[in-house]
Amino acid sequence: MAQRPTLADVAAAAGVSVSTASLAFSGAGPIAPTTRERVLEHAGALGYSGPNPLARQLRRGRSGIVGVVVGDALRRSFRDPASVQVLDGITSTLGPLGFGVLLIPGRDHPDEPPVDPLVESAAMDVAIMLWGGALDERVLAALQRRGVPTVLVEGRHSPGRSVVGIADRHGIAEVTAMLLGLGHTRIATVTLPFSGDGVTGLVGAERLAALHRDVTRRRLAGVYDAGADPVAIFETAGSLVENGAEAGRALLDRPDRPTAVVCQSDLLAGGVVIAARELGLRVPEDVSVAGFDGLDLPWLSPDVLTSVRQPLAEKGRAAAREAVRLLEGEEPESLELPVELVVGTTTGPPPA
Amino acid sequence: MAQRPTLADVAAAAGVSVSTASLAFSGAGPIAPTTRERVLEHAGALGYSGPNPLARQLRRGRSGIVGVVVGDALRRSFRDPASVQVLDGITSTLGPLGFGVLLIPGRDHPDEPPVDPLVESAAMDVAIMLWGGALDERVLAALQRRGVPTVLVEGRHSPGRSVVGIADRHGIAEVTAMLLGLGHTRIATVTLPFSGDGVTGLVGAERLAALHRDVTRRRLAGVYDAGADPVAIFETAGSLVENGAEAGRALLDRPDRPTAVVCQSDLLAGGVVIAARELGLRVPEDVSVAGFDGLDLPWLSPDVLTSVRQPLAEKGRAAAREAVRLLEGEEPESLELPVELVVGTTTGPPPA
DNA sequence: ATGAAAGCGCTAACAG
DNA sequence: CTGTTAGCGCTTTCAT
Repeated sequence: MAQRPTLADVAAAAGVSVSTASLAFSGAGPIAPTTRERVLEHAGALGYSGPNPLARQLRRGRSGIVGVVVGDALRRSFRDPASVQVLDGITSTLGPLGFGVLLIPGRDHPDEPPVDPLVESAAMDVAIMLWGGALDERVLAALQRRGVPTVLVEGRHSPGRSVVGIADRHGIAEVTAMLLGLGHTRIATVTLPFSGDGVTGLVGAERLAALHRDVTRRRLAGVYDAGADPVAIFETAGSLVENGAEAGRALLDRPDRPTAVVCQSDLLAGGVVIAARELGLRVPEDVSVAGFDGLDLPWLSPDVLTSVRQPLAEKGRAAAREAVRLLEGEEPESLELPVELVVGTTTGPPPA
Repeated sequence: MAQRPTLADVAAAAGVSVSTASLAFSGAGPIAPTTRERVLEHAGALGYSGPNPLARQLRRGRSGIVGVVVGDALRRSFRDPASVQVLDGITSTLGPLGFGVLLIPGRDHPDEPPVDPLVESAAMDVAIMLWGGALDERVLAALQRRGVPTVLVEGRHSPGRSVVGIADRHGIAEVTAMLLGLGHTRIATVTLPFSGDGVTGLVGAERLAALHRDVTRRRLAGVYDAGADPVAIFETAGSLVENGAEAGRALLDRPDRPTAVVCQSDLLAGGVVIAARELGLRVPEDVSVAGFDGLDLPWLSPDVLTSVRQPLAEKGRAAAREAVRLLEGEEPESLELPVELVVGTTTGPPPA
C-alpha cells in the first residue's frame, strides 16, 4: 500500500462493503458488534487511523470549525488576560461539542489589508468576532457574503445580528457613583482607544467627535450617567499596563491632579496605580483608582484593585453557545450579561 | 437558487465549462481575460463567493490547516506572555503563507482524557506542539499514527523528530555563574513543574527522581553546570506570578534565607520579587532575583528584571518554517536558538 | 484557450 | 443488519 489506506481498503480487507465499514467508525447506524470488531481489527492491521476528515467534511457539508476573529494582532489581544479568558470560554464550550477553533488574526496595522485571507476562504461553519469594532464591519461583510453566520462579542447591535455584550455602561456608572458618594469631585477617566489610529493623550472636544469604538463610547458614557463631569479624559492606544502607566503619569504628575481615576480596563488601572507609586502617591489616600474587568492581578499585591467584574469566560461560553445555535439554523439572538462592582483597596475617600 | 450556488451554476450562467470557471478563480492555468471577467461577473450576480473550501481541500488533499497543540489548558498557557509570543510568531509566519492555525487544547486535569478529540480527527496538514512534555507523548503518537508530521517546540529530542529548542541550560548556567561571581553562596532556585501532577513545594531527593519535564530538568541542570549547589529547590505548579510569589514567601521568610534566587521563568521571578517586597526585603540589596525569558514586565517598575532572554517570537517562526518544510516532504531538522543574559536592577552583590 | 471526464474519500438514502 | 448507488463541489489531467 503505497498510499495511505482508505475506507475502501479496510472494507475490502474485512470483506464488507464500504458503507458497513463507515458505520463501524461512525456508529451512526445499526451494525453487528462482530462485524464492527472485524472492521476495526483490519483497520488496525492496515494502519488506517480513521476516516479522512476532509472527505467526511465535504460529504457532511460541515467542517466542524468555528473561526474566531481576534480583533487585533494576536500579540496584542493575548497580552490582555481579558481576551484570553473569553477565548478560553469559547474553546471550553466548543471543544466538548466537537468543534475546533480556527484563529483568525484581525488587522495589525492600519495600512495592512483589513481582511485576512482566512476570512475569505477558510473552511468554517460559523464565526465569532471578538471586539467587533468599526473596522471589523468589512470582515463581517465578507463573512456574510460567504454565508457564514457570525456572533459578535461586544460589538455594535443591529437587527438580525447576534451580539453578546455586557452591562458595561451601567457598571462604570456604578463605580463612578460610588466615588462620588465617597466625596470625590475631581474625577478623571482613562479610556480604551477611540479608533484604530494609535492616538494617545488628553482628549479635547474635537477628538471626542472621533470616538468610533463602541466599547469606549459606552464606558465613557457611564461616567456621565453617574452625574460626574470628568476633569480629564485620557485616551490610550491599547489596554495594556504600559498604556495605563503613561496615562497615570500624565494625569497625576501635577498639582491639580484628580483625586480619583476611573479606568476602562484593569490593566489600565494597574498601570495608573504603578504610576502613582512611582510618583510617591499613596493609593487610595492620595488618589483612588478603579478599573474594569475584575481580573486577578497578583502583581499589584498587596493592593487589590477596585473594579467592575464582568463574566469573561461566561461571555465566551455564551458566544460559543450562540454560534452553535446559529449553526443549527436558529434565529440570531442577542444577550447582555450583568457586571458587578467589586470594591478592593484602591479606592477610598478623597484627601482632606 | 434554493441552495448556495456552486461553480457549476456559475459556469452554466457564464456559458463556460466548470473547468474553465475553476481557472477563473484559481488562476492556475491559461484563460482568456475576457472569459475570466465574464465568469467573475456572473459569479457576483449569483452571489457566489468563491470555491467551496471543503471541496477544494478534499480534491487537493490539503486542508491548509496547521494544528497547534498548546501544552496546557488555554487559560493557563495564554496567561503566560511567553507562550503567547511563540504563538504569535507561529501565526505571523503561517498567515502570509496561506495557512490557518487550529488551536488544540492540551489536557487540563490529570484525570481528563489526555488526547483531545481534535488530535484524532481534525483536518490538519501538519502540527506544532508547544511545550512537548512527557505527557504529550500520547498526543505525538496519535499524530504519528494519523501521519501528521509534527514539530515540537521545547520538546524531547529523538531521531527523526523536528524539535525547535533554545540554549536554556546554557543560559541558566550563565546567569548562575554571574551570581556566583558577585559573591553569592546561598543560591536557591525556583523551578517549573516537574510533571503534570500539580505538586508544589521544596524539593527533596525523592521528588527529584520524579522530574519528568525536560524543560525543567534542563534548566535545573544549568544551575549545577555553573558550579552552584543550590541551598533550596522550590517546585511550582505553573509559570504564573502567583506561583512565584508562593515560592518567594516560602524561601525568603526565614532567617537563613538565600541571597539569590534563580527562577526558571520571568513570571516566577516577578512573583518572587513581589514576595520579597511584601516581606520588606530590598531587591537586590537583601536578595537578588533572576528570571528566564526576557519578558517586558512593566508592572515590576521601577525594577527591571535580570533575565535570560530567549527569542520567543523567533522560536514560533522557526517552528512554523519547520512545519512548512515537513509539509513539503523535507526531512525533519532540529534547531537550537541562542539565549542572552540581560542584566537588570534585580541582581547585585550579596548583603555583607 | 477551452471542454470532457475522472475522481479525492467518504456518508446517507434506500433496497434487500 | 448489510450492500448498492449516488453524489458532496471541486481540481486536474488530457484532449481538442
